[in-house]
Amino acid sequence: MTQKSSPTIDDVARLAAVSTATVSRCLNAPQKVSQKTLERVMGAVRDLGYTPNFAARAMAANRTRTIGAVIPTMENAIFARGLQAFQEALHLRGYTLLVASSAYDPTREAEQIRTLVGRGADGLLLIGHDRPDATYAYLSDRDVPALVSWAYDADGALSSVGFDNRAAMRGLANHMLELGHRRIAVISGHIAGNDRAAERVGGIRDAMMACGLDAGGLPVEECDYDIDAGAAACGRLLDCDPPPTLLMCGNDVLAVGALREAGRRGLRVPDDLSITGFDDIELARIVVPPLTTVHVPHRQMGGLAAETLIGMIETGTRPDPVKLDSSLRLRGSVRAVRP
Amino acid sequence: MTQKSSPTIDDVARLAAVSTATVSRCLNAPQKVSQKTLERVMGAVRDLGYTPNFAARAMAANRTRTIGAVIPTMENAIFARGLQAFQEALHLRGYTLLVASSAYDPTREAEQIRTLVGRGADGLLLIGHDRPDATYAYLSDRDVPALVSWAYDADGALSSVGFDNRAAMRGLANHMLELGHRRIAVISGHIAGNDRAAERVGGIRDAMMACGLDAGGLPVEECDYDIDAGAAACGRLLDCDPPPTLLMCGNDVLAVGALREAGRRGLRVPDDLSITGFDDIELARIVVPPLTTVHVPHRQMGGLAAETLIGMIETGTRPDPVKLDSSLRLRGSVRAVRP
DNA sequence: CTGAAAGCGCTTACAG
DNA sequence: CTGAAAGCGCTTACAG
Repeated sequence: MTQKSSPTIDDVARLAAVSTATVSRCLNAPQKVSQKTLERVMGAVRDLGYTPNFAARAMAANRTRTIGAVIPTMENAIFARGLQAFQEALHLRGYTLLVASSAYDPTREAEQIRTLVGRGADGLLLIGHDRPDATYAYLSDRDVPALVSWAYDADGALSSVGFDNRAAMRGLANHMLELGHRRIAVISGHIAGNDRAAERVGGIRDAMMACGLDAGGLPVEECDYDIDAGAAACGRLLDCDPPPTLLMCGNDVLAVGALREAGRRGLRVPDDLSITGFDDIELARIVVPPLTTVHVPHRQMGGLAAETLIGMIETGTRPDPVKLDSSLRLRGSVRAVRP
Repeated sequence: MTQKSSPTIDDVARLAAVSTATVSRCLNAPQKVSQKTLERVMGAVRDLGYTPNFAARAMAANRTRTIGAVIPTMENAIFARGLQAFQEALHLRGYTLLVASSAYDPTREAEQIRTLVGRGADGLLLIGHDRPDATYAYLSDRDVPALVSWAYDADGALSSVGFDNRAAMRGLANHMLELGHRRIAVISGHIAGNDRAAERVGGIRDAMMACGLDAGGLPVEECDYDIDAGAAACGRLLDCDPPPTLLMCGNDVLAVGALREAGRRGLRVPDDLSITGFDDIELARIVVPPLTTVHVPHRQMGGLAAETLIGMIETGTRPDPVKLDSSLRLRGSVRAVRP
């Protein structure tokens, strides 16, 4: 087997009768080259089917035009959707996406960050602000441009393109309080290491306190982000005496689980129990009754995060954080009660 | 600003008082080095916080331990789920995932393949077998290990780890015929460039023909893979006279769209209309009534594809294609009819 | 506008 | 088991 090796810049230079420096310029800074030379070189490139060797280029130029993203999991539709938009925007700018997942585990996130930086990522997209100091230290040590998304914090260690989870959930909770709900319980994803989850619960407490209610007594069940776990958590909360009239869930997936458990117990939603979600994934409009939830512009967020991160990489500056708007979607899973 | 550059292999060699060759061996083939030297070198690595430069390593070794995947879109839950499993399996073996998306467009797929190969991907995961000859020519030209998933074809140009879309849908169609359905219509994703979609429709025709029915007259509506498009296609098919008693959909997302449109028209499923899906995504069990569908082991497929592709890369061999099993999930969206 | 040459940071036969 | 040295294929000041 003859190992047919790809043509190199030397082959192109020879065929076009120029130096490799000129070939390199034709590819990277064509305006620095005369029209005539450019045509000759590009012809040689075409004839040979030349593609620059990525690793050599990366080593010489010290950049890869590759960006890494460490997300909790692609199996959650919100991350899949945002990541898809992120990748598309990256591609338009000539960047490629390297993907790793943390499974919501800070240790794994740190490990994956190292892997991606080791793989030469020019920049990193991370989810949320809550991670060990050591991870931040590593990032600043290595001087890797990194941007946080899915959360917004004007004072974060890293800049962010996201939305205010706390304010969003507070808005939803305010509305629920206005509808008369007082016996409220919460199903949340695990809060440790997850500022989005923590902020959402915090938003509910804010709203209760502003209303003069005792937020300290708010029942909160933490669980994994899947339908079965949401259903189980719902069961535990419904077993309380007296049971809640409203279940606020940390995301739509949990809310769907709650919906299922309520149905299994013969409770009618919203007549016997109101349920809210968060994210406004497709599922939210499909279930019966459709979920009242918070709409988050995931695709817009992914696209904007890409633009912002590329800006950081190419200009070396730290951008202002960007706060995107979320909005309420009021649907059939909620009704007013007389306290 | 002093550019604090990372430590290099030379720094490690100097600190440990060995050659760079020995440092390299400690990292890549520790069994070739004496215990004593190994300890000294690893100590130096630790003290300096040394990480090998990826690009240099890739150039010298001519491999990146990076694998590329070109999928239609991460927004479809089946790809997100399979890709997540693929990435996890890759990570366990020390490989990193590069992701690109084609949006079901063969031209875009070819472009993305070039990008990933240009980025130094050691191997490629592709979806389905249906793509232009030029793309296959490029792959064999470049001698890039590539594996097809989500489809199975013993005679494909590339080996595959997948399932038999045609047989799976034939099995479901057979069951529907046994239940007495004769007025059948199909909602499919676009068939051009998508062998999975084509095979699924083919499987329905197979079953009809084996039953002595006229498969040529089977109404098939092609549309995008989203709920709204599925609903619209459903509407067109229901306007036929006589309307179908059974709508077989190319995947669960389309089936959910059909379910919604049927509901909008006041039709009861399954009493007035039976509907089937394909994939068995979470959604299939959540909707009311839950969907009869074909269960596909997406996570298993992703994991096995990773193992297989790594095997191809590391041994240089072409593996036998692997056919995974799919199975029927009979749920409430279907009922028997008397023809 | 163009070229000669150094340098990027590793790996790997080859010798010993 | 270890080292000297070539080589991987580019980019980029520096000169002209």
